[in-house]
Formats: sequence, C-alpha cells, structure tokens
Amino acid sequence: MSKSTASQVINGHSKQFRISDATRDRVLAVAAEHHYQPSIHARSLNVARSYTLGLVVPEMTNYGFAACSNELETLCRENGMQLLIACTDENTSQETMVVNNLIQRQVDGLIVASSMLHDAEYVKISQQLPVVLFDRHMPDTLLPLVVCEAIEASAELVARVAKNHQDEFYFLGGQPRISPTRDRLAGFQLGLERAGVRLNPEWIQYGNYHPSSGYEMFANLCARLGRPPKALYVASCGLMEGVLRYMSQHKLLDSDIHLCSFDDHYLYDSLTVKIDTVAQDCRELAIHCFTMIIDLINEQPVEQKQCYLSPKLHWRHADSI
Amino acid sequence: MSKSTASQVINGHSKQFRISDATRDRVLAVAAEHHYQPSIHARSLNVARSYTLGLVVPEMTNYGFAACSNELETLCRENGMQLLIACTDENTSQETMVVNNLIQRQVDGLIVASSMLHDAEYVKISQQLPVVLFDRHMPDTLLPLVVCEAIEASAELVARVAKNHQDEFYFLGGQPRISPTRDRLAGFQLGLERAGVRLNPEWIQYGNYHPSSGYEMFANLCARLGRPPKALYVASCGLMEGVLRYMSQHKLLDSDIHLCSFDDHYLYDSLTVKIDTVAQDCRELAIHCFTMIIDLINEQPVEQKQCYLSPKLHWRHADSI
DNA sequence: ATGAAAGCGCTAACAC
DNA sequence: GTGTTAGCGCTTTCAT
Repeated sequence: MSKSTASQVINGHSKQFRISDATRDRVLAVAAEHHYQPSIHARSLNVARSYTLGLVVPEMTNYGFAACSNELETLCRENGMQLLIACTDENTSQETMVVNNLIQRQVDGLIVASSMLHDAEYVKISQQLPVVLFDRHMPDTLLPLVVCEAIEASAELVARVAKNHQDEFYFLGGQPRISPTRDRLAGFQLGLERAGVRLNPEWIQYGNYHPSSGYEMFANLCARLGRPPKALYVASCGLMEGVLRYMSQHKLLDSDIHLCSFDDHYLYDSLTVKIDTVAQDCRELAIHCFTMIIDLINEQPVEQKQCYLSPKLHWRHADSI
Repeated sequence: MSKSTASQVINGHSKQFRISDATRDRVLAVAAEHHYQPSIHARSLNVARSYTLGLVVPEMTNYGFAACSNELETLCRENGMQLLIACTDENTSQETMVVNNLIQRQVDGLIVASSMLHDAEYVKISQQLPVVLFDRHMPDTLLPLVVCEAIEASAELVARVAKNHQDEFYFLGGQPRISPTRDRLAGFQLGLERAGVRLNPEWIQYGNYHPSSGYEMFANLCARLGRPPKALYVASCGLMEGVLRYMSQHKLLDSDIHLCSFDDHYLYDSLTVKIDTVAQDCRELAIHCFTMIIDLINEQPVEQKQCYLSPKLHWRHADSI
C-alpha cells in the first residue's frame, strides 16, 4: 500500500482512480486506527490553495459585522473552509496591512467591507485571487459586490417621516466619501424631495463611523440648536450608539425627537425612544457573499456579479405606519 | 547567492549565521524588488507551526464575545499571528467538531469558551498543544484559565439590591451545570445571605444562554406571578436580551422592576429600565488569554496558570448607590 | 561567510 | 488496480 493510493482514498478519489473496495477499506481502517490527520499545510503547499477565506471588516463589535461574520463562519465551516477575520478599525493603511497579511496566508478568496475611497488596490488584487466587496463599494467599481440597496430604502423611510417634519430633518453620516454615507445621504435627499421638503444644507453632518463621532455630532447639533433636533436620520448603528449615549447622559430619552437610522439592532425594541430603521438581512448578505466567492474560486460562471439586496423597513413609531 | 542564505536573511537570522552586511542587503533588495512573499505553508510544513491561534466561542453575535474576539484579533495581528475563530452555537458536539478542525489546521494554541461539562477532552488536547480556557471553566479543572471572578462580584451586587427586595428576588440562569451559571448563582445566593434574605428555591430558573430562553423564562415568570417580578438577576447579556424583548412587547419597560445582570452592554445606558450590572473588561480578558497562550507556546514559565479577573460593578439605579 | 542537500507531508502524473 | 517518482517552497544541518 503506497502513499499515493492512500492519498487518493483519503481525498475520496477512490472511484475515479479505480481503487478496489478492499484496499480502500483497508486504508480507511488504518487511518482511523492511527487517528490520521492529513497535514493541511503540506496539502496547501502542493495544490496552492489554503481552503481559507479572508474576511475584512472595520470592527467586529459592530453588531451587523458580528452577525455577518458569524454567518460566514458557519457557511465556511459547513463547506470545509476556515474563515480568517481581520479588522481595519476603519483605517485604510491598516486595511492594506491586513489584506496583505491575508494574501500572504494564501487565502483562496477575499470578502471585504472596505474603507477605501478607490478600488484600485482591489482591482490589482483581484487579478491574483477572487475578491468580493460587501456592505460598501467604491464609485463605478466593476468588482463583484454584495450590498444592501440603501438609496431607495432610505428614501422610502425618510419620505414618510418627512411628511411630519417639513421644517427640520437632520442627517448624521460617516466619512462623506465612502459608499454607505453617500448612498444613505442620497436616499435621505431623495426622500425629502419626494415629501416635498426643501433640503437645508446645514442639516447634513459628517464624521466617521465610530460611536464617539455620533456622540460628538449630536452634541454639536444640540449645542447649536439649544435643544435636540425634531427629526434625525442616523446613517449607521455605530453612530446611533453615540447619539443614544448622549441622549441618555443628557436625559433626552423621552424628548419627542423622531429618530430613524440605517441598521437595526434588537435592543432598539427595548428603548423608550422609538427608532424607525432600514434593517439589513445579515444572513442573506452572508449567503450571497459566500456563494459568489466560492463560484469565483471554482471559476464557475457567476450570473450576477453585482448583487443589491433589498433591506426591510422596521417601523417603530406608531404615527409612521 | 543560495536559497539558504536568503532564508536566513529573511528570517532575520543574518547575525547568528554571520552573513555579511553586503549579501544581506543584496538579498533584501532582490526580495523587495520581486515583491517576494514567503509561503506560510511551506514554512509551517517545515517548522511544524502555523502561526495561528484558535478561538472557540459560543457565538460571535454576543457582544462580550465579539469584543473579546476583536481584541484578540488585534493582539494576534500585532504579533504576526492569525486568529482563527470558530463558533459552537453552545452545542457540545459542534464544539468537538470545530476544535478538531482547528487542531487539524495545526493551530499553535487554543483559547476556548467551552460549553462542555467536563474538561476531559481538553486535558487530552493540552498534551498535544497549549489550551487556555476562558470565560468559562469546568469544576476542579487544572487547565490554564482566564475568567472573571463572578461569585464575589455578583454577591456584592445582589446584596445591595436585596436590601430593598427582601420578599422576592428572582434569578434567571443558563444551563445549570456550566460555570457561568453556577458561579453567578453562587454569588446570587451569597448576596441574599449577606442581605439577610432567605432564598426561596422557586426564585431560581434555568434555561440556556440563548436570548429566546431568557424570553421564555421571563414570560413563564410573569404568567406565574400574574405580574412582572419585583427584582430580578439575569445571568448574562444574551438572556437579558430576551427579557428586554418580552418587556418591550408587553409594555413593561416602565414597570418598577429592579433589574440586574451579569454582563454589561452600552445600550443599557439608553434604556428607561435601569439595569445594574457586573461588567467584565474584555480587553483585560483578551490580553491575559493572549499572553498566557503565547507563553505556553514558547514554553516559557507561566507564573499564574489560573487567572481570575475582577469585574467592575456598574450601578444605574439611583437608589443602589 | 556561504552553498549544497535533505526533508517537512502531501498530490498528481505516469509507469507498471 | 497499485506503486514509483517528482516536486510544492521553505528551513536546517553540515560541508566548504
């Protein structure tokens, strides 16, 4: 019994190599008896694949990314792959570093929620290995991507709320040039327009996607107005965290501000402050990312390289419904 | 210039192999020019190390585990290692599977928040590679571990609250036999005792650490009493999620129930319901896990193999202070 | 101070 | 049907 025979059996190629059932069983028996564990590294060295997938996210503590990571981990595990997660802290140079790290570890594919403004880096990388952008995308990029459709959903949310808030409706966003901010702002503007509300440019505030930035922007707003705003659209869950912290510290939680936001969180159900949200479906996002990257890795045709998922609106204000 | 010389230089062993500065620079120049990336798999195959660490957690969506994972990822990255995260869904057979997976990937060490009742499996594994238990531990285990001290902290919390709630004080826990439940219950009992309150065995409810279990236990409790309990200690953040969901659905969020729990969450600051908590420090937990496992991997002496960290109490009720 | 050679454990091509 | 062989890219030992 030789190594190669054993190898074929272990990899389940016994059929196509016409190996007799007898020897196959013998191999399997010996393997089981000796608790044989094939060396992934030797295998990877040979076949030039690592059976790993790289996932790059800003932070794992953000509930949405945690949920996506969790789903992707499950999908990977069920398919004999291992997920390698790396965090960028929303920092582009750190992003470059972690991506290089993952490539050096020879990940078979890369799923990235990028903080970069341009896709240049990933266009180059994608000549080397499959890349799928998710959650965020760069303007005019041709790279495969999976994101939630933010514009129409935000517009719908905002339009309905704006009906009751013609005079003021503020917007807190992250970095102005990345897609989540741009799209959510575009939706916000579109929503106002549809409600027949003329946008006051002073309503728009930019920061970054750290909770502290949400806190700060909201604090500034309150200082400027001398009171909390009457209606506010917050562009993400992380920013909302900061807003809520400020409100809680300043006893504003039962002021009659109309809050709405992109991203849902289960604890929003338990707040006195009602928050209407655009809720992304993380499981769906994860499944699409996974099947797309796997198809790319296996060089199977991908029918739709750019996938926009429809989020659901989650209404919590009685008067919004 | 030969492969071996290059190898020495790349690995920074030029000194101890008495390689001339001239050749060293030449090697480095060529490497840079060709964007040379050493193959981790070839290296791993040779030195029988993968420069990866396995982390096993019940779920990444649990805020505490997400935070710990995030911290550990950063620590690994800063030290040239890669974190491999796997989820068990609180399921012991899945735990066995993911652990085997990680071992097969030849992780250099394993950090585990185990759902198992016994340490047998890990005792065996730890003969093969370093294992550190974290967050949870098995009774009488001698394995290295890093956990938060739960008994004394819970007792302190509960004792103070029980002063005002002599007549009833309920406890919702997870699986009765795993350490988080046992320790937190022990603290609860101790706290009552210190407050001079006699424990009514009916106050104690067990489930598992899924939010749905918290919901269900709380629903049962309300049904039994015909009203929400006056004081309640919830053994974890995940269970509290379920409790809050029930309260929100049944408009109980401004009832005068005194809630307290193990595990803190930033959104608790924004709830009308006040929750006093025992707050674990994830960063500290992560740092201790990391340094311990690295020392074990490098076979350096570990001064303290079982590390109990002191959590902080986070008071939100005015009358508790 | 540098190079040659063996071998880590596996897979794939090819010979028998 | 099964065994032989070469080589994946690296590190380490030993000879020069």
